[in-house]
Amino acid sequence: MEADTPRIEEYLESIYKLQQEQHPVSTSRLAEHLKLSPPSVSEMVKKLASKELVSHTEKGVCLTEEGKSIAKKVIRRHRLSERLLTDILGFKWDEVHDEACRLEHAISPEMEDRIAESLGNPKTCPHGHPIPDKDGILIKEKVKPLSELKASDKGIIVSVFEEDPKMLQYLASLGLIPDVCVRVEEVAPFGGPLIVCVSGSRYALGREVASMIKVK
Amino acid sequence: MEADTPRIEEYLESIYKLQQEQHPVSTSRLAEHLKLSPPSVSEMVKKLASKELVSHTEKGVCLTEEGKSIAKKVIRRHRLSERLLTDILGFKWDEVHDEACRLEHAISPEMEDRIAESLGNPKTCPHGHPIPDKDGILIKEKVKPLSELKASDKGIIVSVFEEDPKMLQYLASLGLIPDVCVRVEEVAPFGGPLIVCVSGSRYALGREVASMIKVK
DNA sequence: CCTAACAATTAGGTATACCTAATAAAATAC
DNA sequence: GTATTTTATTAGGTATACCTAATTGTTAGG
Ligand SMILES: [Mn+2]
Ligand SMILES: [Mn+2]
Ligand SMILES: [Mn+2]
Ligand SMILES: [Mn+2]
Repeated sequence: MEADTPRIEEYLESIYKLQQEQHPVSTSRLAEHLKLSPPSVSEMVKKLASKELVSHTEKGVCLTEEGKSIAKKVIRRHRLSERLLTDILGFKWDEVHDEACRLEHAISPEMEDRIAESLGNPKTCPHGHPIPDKDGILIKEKVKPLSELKASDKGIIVSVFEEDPKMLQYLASLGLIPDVCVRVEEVAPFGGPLIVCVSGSRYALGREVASMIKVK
Repeated sequence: MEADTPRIEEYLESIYKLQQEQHPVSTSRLAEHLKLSPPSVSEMVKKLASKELVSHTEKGVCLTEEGKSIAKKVIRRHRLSERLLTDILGFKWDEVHDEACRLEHAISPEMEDRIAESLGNPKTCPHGHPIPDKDGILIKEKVKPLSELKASDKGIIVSVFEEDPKMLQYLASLGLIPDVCVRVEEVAPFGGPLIVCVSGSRYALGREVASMIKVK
């Protein structure tokens, strides 16, 4: 149980996130997400495996219990940092990702506690993702992508699975943020756009975009 | 003008602080302060000199204008972080140094601005040291060590030049914090202790301790 | 003036985390 | 079922920032 470096934390965090879309995570996907070359990732994954933080099979990389536990701690710090940035320092939701990605490796368990306390133990980050508690327990709401709704279905936005600032800015400009109610007016066929109604306005959304928005 | 690493920032910050007590800073003092071996520091100083961030003479190391400017930026981020920790997150002044020492390398110029703004552009850190402004201008009050006061002299504590948590806790327990008025009752001869009066109570302070407390 | 102590550097080496180029293995296409 | 593309790994190398041991230089005593 040697000390984890910021880089190890970053890899585990990425693996955790990616395994939500692809279970054993592939080296190439991980490399792409971390913006590193595949050989670099290959090598680091070997190291993570030797530390028993991941298991490495032909299919890809999976977190071990210990790896998952560290990943959740990092994610807790990331999401609490995001909340600090938006709720206390007045950042917009599209400005916080990179900042939080650095802060998450710099804040101590004490600071983590203080942030949580000062914010009244928030349950989610500004993008609607759950903040794991101290014991790594995290409440995942049952959600589906907005893109799966049919015409005249309604849903409440839970979270937005996206970190690109431009996209987040765009979504915010349409009012597509957590806790907002959306109604699907029309679904164009052949993978075409959705026409959605949000707080009185009507917008056309591409399928790709709609699939990032999770509703309940 | 290549990117500065956190380590370079840390060296420049240390050199800046140390040159307040010893003008050209010696390698050994710097090594001691950074808790590194002298050869490591020797080598890094060479690199700093090659980047023209310091000038390296026989007498020791001095910051160049550029080195000083970077150092002040780091110190601004350090002190703003300390204020964030105490004023917003409820830390005590003895708990903030190490935390701020990590945060200072993780916060962006935007976050720096937001912290300053959210706190109403504070002029000093919790220990009373001035926070340089965006342009590196910093208001140094004219102070002298408490240890130089004579019997019956009075002073207002401006700052405490100390980062050891134990010592800071001790000083806070006596009420020896910035903006407090202290009166020297007695100065024991032969480098002996000072008897000081703070908000109605009387304490004996060693010379060493008293010299860390700066008054006006 | 010489020498012990201290300060600084050189020499040689390690760990971490990246890279490109080349190769091997697997999946997909035709 | 072979050819092409994609994926993963090996091989070899770099930069950063640290270390210990040995050496050199400087200062201050005696
Ligand atoms: Mn991250
Ligand atoms: Mn988030
Ligand atoms: Mn620092
Ligand atoms: Mn301070």
